[in-house]
Amino acid sequence: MFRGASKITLDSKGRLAVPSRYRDRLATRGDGHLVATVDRDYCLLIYPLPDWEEIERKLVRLPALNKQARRLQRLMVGYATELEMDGHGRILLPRELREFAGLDRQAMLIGQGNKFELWDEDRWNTRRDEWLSDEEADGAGLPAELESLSL
Amino acid sequence: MFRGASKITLDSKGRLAVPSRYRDRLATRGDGHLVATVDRDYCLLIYPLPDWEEIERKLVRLPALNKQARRLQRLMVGYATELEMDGHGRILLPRELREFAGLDRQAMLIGQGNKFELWDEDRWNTRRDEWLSDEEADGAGLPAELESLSL
DNA sequence: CCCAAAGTGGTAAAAAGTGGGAGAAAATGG
DNA sequence: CCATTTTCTCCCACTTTTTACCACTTTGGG
Repeated sequence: MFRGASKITLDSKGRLAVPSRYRDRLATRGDGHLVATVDRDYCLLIYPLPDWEEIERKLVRLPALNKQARRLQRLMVGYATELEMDGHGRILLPRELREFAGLDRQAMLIGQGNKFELWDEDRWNTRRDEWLSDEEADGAGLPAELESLSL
Repeated sequence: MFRGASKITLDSKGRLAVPSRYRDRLATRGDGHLVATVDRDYCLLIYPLPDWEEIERKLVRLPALNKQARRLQRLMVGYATELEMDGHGRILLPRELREFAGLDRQAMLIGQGNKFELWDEDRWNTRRDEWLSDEEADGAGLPAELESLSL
């Protein structure tokens, strides 16, 4: 399980240093090979290669005539790029992906179980505060699983 | 059960000395391994590792297409960071979590059963007084569980 | 009043993060 | 097709942060 939020800076070449606490895991699972692709919230998703491959298999098996399915395939498979950590545990993010997610220098890397999300820092903070203020306003309309969730 | 409120000071490195009355329990339950994450009231939640893992399991099982559920996952798993007590019973809070909760020096550690809450002291005092003055105004409109609660 | 335990702050070594440069490969234009 | 320029990749060097350890101060109990 990947967890935790890290503030990250991309250098002028678009390289990102993976926090060291994740490196061992990534070196084991997929030999340091990662795949980055896009998310509908305009952030990037980063998977260890084996986990991505499984997701990709599911994606291409989706019904080809369904419009939603085709969009998902186009975007996720279309942007998926294989990346490899260099000797210092860094990965080079292609320009296309950086531009998609609005990444320039300050970013947030968010552990999300089997994957990471990578956000432009300002966008992350803005969205996060929206989510937090929203949840209060809502209250009602939650699925049963959430109503009964005890933290 | 963790109970009680403690005024705590964070040192310049962001370290927090866990009050000694909790240490034995924490050393037993999870071998001194803790997990801190965020709460929607802009404080931190601190769990013994085993208790957090149970919550995490519940979180990842929530319906992936529900917007509320995804937000909860993003925030709670996304910020969850494993921490370990040092030889003096201190834990180092990552910068990202301190910034989220507005923690600099004076903080309040609040026992809450299976977990702790950690608040910036000023924010805690403000919110506490809001709750106290609010609850008087309310009175009516309580769910059944609260109506029948005898203290 | 003294001792022990807890709290607090600091230091130095190690690790991680960051930036840049030289050579190789690729792209561009004549 | 060749020459020139640009981009990419790998590697090295420097800076900052982290971490483990130590020392002093304060508090509370006997």
